[in-house]
Amino acid sequence: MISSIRGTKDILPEEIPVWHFVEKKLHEVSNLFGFSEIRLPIFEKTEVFSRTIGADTDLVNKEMYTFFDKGGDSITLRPEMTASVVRAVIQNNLLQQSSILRIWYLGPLFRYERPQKGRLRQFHQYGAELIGTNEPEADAEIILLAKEIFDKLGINDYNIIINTLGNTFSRMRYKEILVEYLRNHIAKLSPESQVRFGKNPLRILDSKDPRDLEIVSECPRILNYLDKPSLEHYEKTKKILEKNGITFIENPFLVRGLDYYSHTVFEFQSPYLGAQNSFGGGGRYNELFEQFNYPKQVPAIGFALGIERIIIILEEQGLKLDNYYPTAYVATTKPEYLDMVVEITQLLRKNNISAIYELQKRSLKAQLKEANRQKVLFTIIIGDEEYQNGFVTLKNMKDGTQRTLTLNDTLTYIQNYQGQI
RNA sequence: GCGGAAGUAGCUCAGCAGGUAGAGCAUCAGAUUGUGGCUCUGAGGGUCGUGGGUUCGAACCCCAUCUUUCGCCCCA
Repeated sequence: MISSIRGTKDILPEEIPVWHFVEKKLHEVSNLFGFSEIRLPIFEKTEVFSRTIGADTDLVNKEMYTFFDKGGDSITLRPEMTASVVRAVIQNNLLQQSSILRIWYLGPLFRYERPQKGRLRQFHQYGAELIGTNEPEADAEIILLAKEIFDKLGINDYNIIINTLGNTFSRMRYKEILVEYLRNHIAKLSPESQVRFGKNPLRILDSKDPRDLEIVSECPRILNYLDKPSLEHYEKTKKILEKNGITFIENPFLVRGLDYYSHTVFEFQSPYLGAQNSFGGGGRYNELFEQFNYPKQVPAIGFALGIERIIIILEEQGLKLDNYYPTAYVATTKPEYLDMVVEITQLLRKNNISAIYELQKRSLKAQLKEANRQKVLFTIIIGDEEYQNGFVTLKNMKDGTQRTLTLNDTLTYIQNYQGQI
């Protein structure tokens, strides 16, 4: 048997209703907030990601699906979308048409990681980007958008964790102070953090290792080293969030794994997900455009949600959705009447009544069983009498009642019935 | 990439201390020859993840490998 690739998943017909449910809410809320969809290629030149996400991040170092195409170019299956969005915005001159862009996307991403529940090698993210403004209102807007999505989906049990990384200047200064502090404790840090110390010391802050936790709990806090604009930005953002009824938890140790973040960063965490407790997150990326050699500074902020993780949460919460069922099943006592069955089925469909019919020449009993399994509202039966006299037997599958009707009356009857539901 | 657990019919699982597989649900068929959902009866369906090894003999023991899962890591 040929099986699927490790870490990939077939989304089967029975799972589609919940996907459609989620996608529908994402569309609705995106529209509500005035965001427009963008659809981008699934692969990009490798440098789109290697230059932006950060050379010392795990994502770039070990998790990218990178290969050379037949022309010898290095190609990477996108491991995230923000870099692609920025690339597309620049390439298509979108900022010439309007200085503020509200963009959302939904699609598959690829990361070579060890699969686990809620962690796949091909997975899906929804994301929204608000590009062209550094106002704290934009930071709040993005979080309000996320919250609206959770409300519409019925997800209530989660935490919003926020922090600020300040602007580049503040962050650099803080990093020096942090390194100085950690240097005195380096021997007591976990081996992983000792490596991080040389590469990306900020990431030691959100380590879960107990050895690190002890040292980190005593370390200098970034809030004390922010310059005035950075601090004001953060305070203003929080104030707007509070005014709009967002409850959040400040965590000075929240550092996200992509290097392009600055100022506000945030994460959405759920108790339903185990070790992969984050189902969404984002932050400001005011310097990302410059990494693409864009001549101007373009402040921007965005976030992304893991669709599979959202679906896990919804299922843990007990969400049950009905599948799509046809309205009518056309059955016959004799295979000879199949031509009429097909005609009637088509007539129903032309009149907007979804319908299927028997394709296996089974007994009427089997056909009714099948109709029952398909959860149709009505079964239309064509037997000798019906075939000869040009009417049909219409059986209501809920109460079992039957009536003999002409085809036209059948149509109006079903349509009226549907109208009442 | 590291450590732990698991992998038996479509699904959920049982299989006692090694002797070549079972249940429930599902599927299909029948219970007065044109009628479902309840009940009853019966049937089909598994090279016990894969490949080696130990043994007279392995689903059960050993090794490898693949996949899933839990934690680390990472992140959505």
